[in-house]
Amino acid sequence: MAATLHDVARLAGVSFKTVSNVVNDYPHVRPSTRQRVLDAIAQLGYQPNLSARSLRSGRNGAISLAVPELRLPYFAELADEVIRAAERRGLVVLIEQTNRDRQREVDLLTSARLRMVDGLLFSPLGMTAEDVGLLEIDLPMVLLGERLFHPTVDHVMIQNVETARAATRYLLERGRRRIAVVGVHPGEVIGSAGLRLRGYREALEEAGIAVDERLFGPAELWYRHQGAEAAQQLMQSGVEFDAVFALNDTLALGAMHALITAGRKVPEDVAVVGFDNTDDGQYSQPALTTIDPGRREIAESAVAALVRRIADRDLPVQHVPVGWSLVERASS
Amino acid sequence: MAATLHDVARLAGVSFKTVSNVVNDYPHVRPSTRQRVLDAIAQLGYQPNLSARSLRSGRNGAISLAVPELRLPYFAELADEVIRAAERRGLVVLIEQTNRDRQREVDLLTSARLRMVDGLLFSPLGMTAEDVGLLEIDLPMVLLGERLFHPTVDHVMIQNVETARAATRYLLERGRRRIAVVGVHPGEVIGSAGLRLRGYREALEEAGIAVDERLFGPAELWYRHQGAEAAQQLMQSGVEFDAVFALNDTLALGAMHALITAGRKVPEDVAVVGFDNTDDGQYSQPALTTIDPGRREIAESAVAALVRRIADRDLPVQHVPVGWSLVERASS
DNA sequence: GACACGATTTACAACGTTGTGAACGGCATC
DNA sequence: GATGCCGTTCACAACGTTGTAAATCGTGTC
Repeated sequence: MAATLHDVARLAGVSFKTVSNVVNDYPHVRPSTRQRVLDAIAQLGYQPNLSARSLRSGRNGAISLAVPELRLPYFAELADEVIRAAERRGLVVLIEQTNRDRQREVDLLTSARLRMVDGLLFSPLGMTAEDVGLLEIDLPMVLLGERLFHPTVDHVMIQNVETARAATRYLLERGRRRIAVVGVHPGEVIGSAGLRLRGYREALEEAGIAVDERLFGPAELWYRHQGAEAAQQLMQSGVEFDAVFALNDTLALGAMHALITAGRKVPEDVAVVGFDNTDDGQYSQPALTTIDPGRREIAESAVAALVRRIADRDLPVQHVPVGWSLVERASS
Repeated sequence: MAATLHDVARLAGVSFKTVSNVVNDYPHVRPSTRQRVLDAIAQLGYQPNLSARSLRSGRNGAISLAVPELRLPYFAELADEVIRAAERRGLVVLIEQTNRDRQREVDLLTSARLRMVDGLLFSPLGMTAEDVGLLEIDLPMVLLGERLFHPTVDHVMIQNVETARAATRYLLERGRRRIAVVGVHPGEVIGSAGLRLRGYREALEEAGIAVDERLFGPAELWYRHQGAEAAQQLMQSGVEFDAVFALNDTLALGAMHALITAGRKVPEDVAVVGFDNTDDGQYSQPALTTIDPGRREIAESAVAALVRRIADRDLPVQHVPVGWSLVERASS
């Protein structure tokens, strides 16, 4: 069906290897020969067979991005940026969804599908500290987030603790004293939830305010729905609060919706701060104050780190920190 | 590095072809031999080389999904569903972003990267009627949306006209008479914008109401920001309106934000209806009435149609309609 | 015990590419 | 005119798999 090097060679009257040399910009090709080959390529619409090239070269020109779910705006925007960063380097991105499921994450790491790509960007959510050993796979990999630590695996680190501390401190500085937290995962310590909660605790301690666990709104999943539910339960519980720190924007928007529906004024009665700076917080009603974790930089750094790792497997471990900022809007 | 059929064969004491037969569940393998081979596979952690398999078989086990931008919630959720539908069929999804750019869409169709996949799901936005001929590519392809018609290309069709007519009729039935439209692309006829606007016109005509073009809020891009701007301009223009039909949810949320910020009550003063039923409309303040175009069904049908086309290139053209519904919420 | 006939296993040739090294050609040098 | 050199071209052998067809094995039949 499709033309091969041999077809082009026949048409141009050269050996197929010369065509290969032209395609790969091998220097020692006579200009006239090169032109004849290029003409033949154009005439036949030749395009190299990537499977054959991969087989021969061991490179695929593709990387995988494994995220919990694309429908969560944070990951959609992250994927968007990763695809752009990869494209700048001539790489194509294949997306895997793990649905926050530990088993799916574990299976992914040994999946035969990974043999289709040169490297993996992995944003784990479900794996636990005990699974850390499973991260020692043969494929170049860069972890995204602060979820799992492994001494020998590359990592682009979101500053979960530091940023959460800043968000909490910001609310304290504006006079809020009863700050509820939405999205808590009880007992969890090393995940985004655990780390952000730690930042919250640290800020309160700094300010000499005792942590009141009645202000914790647990939410296993971080969708709008769970945010709304958590806020409702906080209100029903009768505990007083003048601010909500939601552990991501999606939760924040759900919580804000529930608060306003229940007649609380945002930010007058309750200030709301989110985390992620996704697009949807910018035009919510009111617009959402949030932490910008530097998503574009995360994507760019992660792809860059992965490309380095693919090029040199013996590189020292890369732990890349990422800049962040607090985005102040109307909800606080 | 990685084990091959030959390595396994050596360990199991059989020819490499027998190993291949075991891997491919070829029936005539003695149970004892099979077991010996399976043990060797397990011991070496053998996984087939997918490039070699592709080269030999001509199949890649991957499809591409080309969308304008993943950061638009509609496409993120679509991609999510497509990945799930593909996974059910053992296919992996590679995502291309065209950024709504005509040139990028055109380039994509002849891109060498497409040789990495068995088929393409393509949601074109920038291509014009003149580019339609470019859709005749050698690769199995299914178009998503109602944007481009081509007599010989498979198509999963969103019912743009019909649904927009229903949305408008719904507003008319609730007594609204001055319905603004946000997201209009002036002069455009065959795109989502043009078709949805046509549905709007038809509903007004049915009701015997003249179309007032002062109620059109143009917006080339369909982000929240443009929705907000369009609403602001409508308000500044002084034209009266008691409803907004936004051509997608993202625009609707932006418009709603602008309306509320300007002191208009939604839905009392202005009813707002969107299009797409993305997750973010569900917990906006107020929650957004919208058209559900059947995204999950679109994804499922599209992948199914693509798989059929890959299996049989001589199949008659597939034009698959998709069911839809109107989701009533607090904004109207 | 030879023969036939499945069941099982194997050898070999692709698939289309790139890397290696050898062959070829022309030109300058002596 | 032979020698050497460099620029150019080519032959061949991988890469790891699957399809085809042939070889081998085992069992039942006469």
